[in-house]
Amino acid sequence: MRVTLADIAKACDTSLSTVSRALSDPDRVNPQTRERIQRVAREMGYMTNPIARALALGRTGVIGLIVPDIANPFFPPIIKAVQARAGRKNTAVLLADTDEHASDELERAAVLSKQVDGLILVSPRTAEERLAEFIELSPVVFVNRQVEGAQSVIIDNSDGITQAVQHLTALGHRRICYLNGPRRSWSNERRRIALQEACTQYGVELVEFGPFEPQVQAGVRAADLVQTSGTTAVIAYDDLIALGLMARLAEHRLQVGRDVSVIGIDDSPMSDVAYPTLTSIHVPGAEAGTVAVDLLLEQLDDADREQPTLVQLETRLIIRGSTGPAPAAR
Amino acid sequence: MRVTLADIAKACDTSLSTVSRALSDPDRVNPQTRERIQRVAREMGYMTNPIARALALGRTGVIGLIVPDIANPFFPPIIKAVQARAGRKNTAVLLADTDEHASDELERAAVLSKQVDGLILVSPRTAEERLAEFIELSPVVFVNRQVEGAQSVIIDNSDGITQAVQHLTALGHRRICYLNGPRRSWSNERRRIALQEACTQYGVELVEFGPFEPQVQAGVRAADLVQTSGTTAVIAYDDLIALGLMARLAEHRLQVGRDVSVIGIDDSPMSDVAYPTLTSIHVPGAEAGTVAVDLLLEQLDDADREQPTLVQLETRLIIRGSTGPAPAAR
DNA sequence: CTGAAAGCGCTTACAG
DNA sequence: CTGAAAGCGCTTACAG
Repeated sequence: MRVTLADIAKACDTSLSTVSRALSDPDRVNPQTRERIQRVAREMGYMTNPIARALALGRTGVIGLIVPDIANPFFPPIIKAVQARAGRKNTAVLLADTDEHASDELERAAVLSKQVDGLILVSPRTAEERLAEFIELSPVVFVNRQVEGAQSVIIDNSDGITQAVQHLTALGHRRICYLNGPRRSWSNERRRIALQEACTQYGVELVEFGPFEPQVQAGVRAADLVQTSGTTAVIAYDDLIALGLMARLAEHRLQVGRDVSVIGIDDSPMSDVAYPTLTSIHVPGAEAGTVAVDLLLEQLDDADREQPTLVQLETRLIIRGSTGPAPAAR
Repeated sequence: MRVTLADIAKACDTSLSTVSRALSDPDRVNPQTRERIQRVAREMGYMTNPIARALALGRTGVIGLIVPDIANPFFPPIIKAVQARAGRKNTAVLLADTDEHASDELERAAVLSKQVDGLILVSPRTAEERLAEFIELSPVVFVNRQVEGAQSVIIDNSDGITQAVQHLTALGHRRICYLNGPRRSWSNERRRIALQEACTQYGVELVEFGPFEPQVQAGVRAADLVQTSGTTAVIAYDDLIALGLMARLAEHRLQVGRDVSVIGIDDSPMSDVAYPTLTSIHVPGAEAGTVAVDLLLEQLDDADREQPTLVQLETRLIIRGSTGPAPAAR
């Protein structure tokens, strides 16, 4: 049977209260008895029951993490960072994958909220007007989406995107194409706007296609549009779409990096393995995860200071083999 | 404030016990009061407190899932399947990523075991002789590793590997190379043995290199060994190693699928996107996850019937562009 | 069918 | 510094 505080109290011939204190608030108990209790507890293999603790304390030591799709390489670094940071602070992570179903997010959050102290929502797909409902549910930090009146950690794509346009311009591209991400995606909207601004600034013509789901297959589908678009370079909503596109272009015997230039976003591990390697905008996912945990835990510790913080992280272009000089004529 | 059973009892002018039953064991309460209680509960927005429920019941409705590395594409399908299956049975999933640190597994399991009803351990790296300790800790199902006296869901690579050797033989390869996975990896051992048997059977010479970590970079490192080995085809421990290998060979201007054939294992999404596309052995990760949940939940429901089941899933070769006829001379 | 009561294992004012 | 007691929100024998 599992060892409880009562067992230890009996073994030490003292009260349950003292045992509890010796273990969780050691300063408030006489050094000698404290030592003895701690030793006995260790010997008996005692481990505190987090459920009972949570009920008494009203705090579980668990945070919930909701992501749209763990199979999308954008998310694992975030998830790992969240786990690592939370772990260091003795809190566990309950992970939920919504499979890109926007409508599931609120429901999952509602269920989770009962068993966690707070939530981290990464790239939520939920419509703008319902986002406030998460805030009612539980303390929450949004990652990769800016939410009015809430803590948000967002990734500012404008630097990376500006660098990308600059890079393409330097290579002689004058007409480029953007493959939109999911309809109503907040980050797609941000990326589009940053791109439009950069293109205006650099006098580059912009053509858009999409929306596309953040999946390789979507990129494959996009390839034909790209080929007939009269553009010489493509920026995709993310690396998956870019990789799918590249695969399809290769099938059509187009040489990426020479006939067409392709830029992805996320700088996922596959960027290095694709052939040619994929020029991509690096997005600091791990940092975002770490910051989100800190923000959430702070928020839990002092409910008063609820000033909604906005943390912005920056992006930068990583140049690889998929971009090259614009073909002279097209 | 959160609504509790007591609140509802007051509102319905009945006892807490009745409210509890109306909600969790409806048959045992008078239809009329039952309806009324359920309606009021809904109106008040009641949601049962899983923590309190867990303490009373001694069961949390949460299972723990421990994986070595969520960024490795082998795991997401398993994780998703586990979540989906568990979700359908009203149980949440607490995920832990050990970052490939074998020594962390037991500790994480010990901590988790206090807040979950059972554990699923995927591809545990823990040494054979300590595996039994998990069983002491909590009900457990092992995935991708066979453990004496425990429930295991394993993936039998021999079909896929035999098919791979058969395929290579048909293409004229007579001398092939295997890139070993991590040292002391159970599945690497199984793959090696299956491969050795198949090679013997088909009269193919086998050269081995490694161990390698299941990462792209390891494959890059392996490339030079492969090039000087005098083999015409390579089977890698997993797709990541295969992809790294291919990338490096491409840099060296070797054409994969013509100069060298490469086969991966896992059939990860990247297999389709690599150039050339990667011939790979499909491993039923999702099925394994689903079965593992079923096994665990059954085990929780009747503690008696603890006959350790072994479920074996099969693999098959998916032929793509990275394999082709052996070069005539080498 | 319903209610009062004990219990799950902990924490923490409140007295002493 | 220590102990008895109440309380966290639920479930479930046990009576009635």
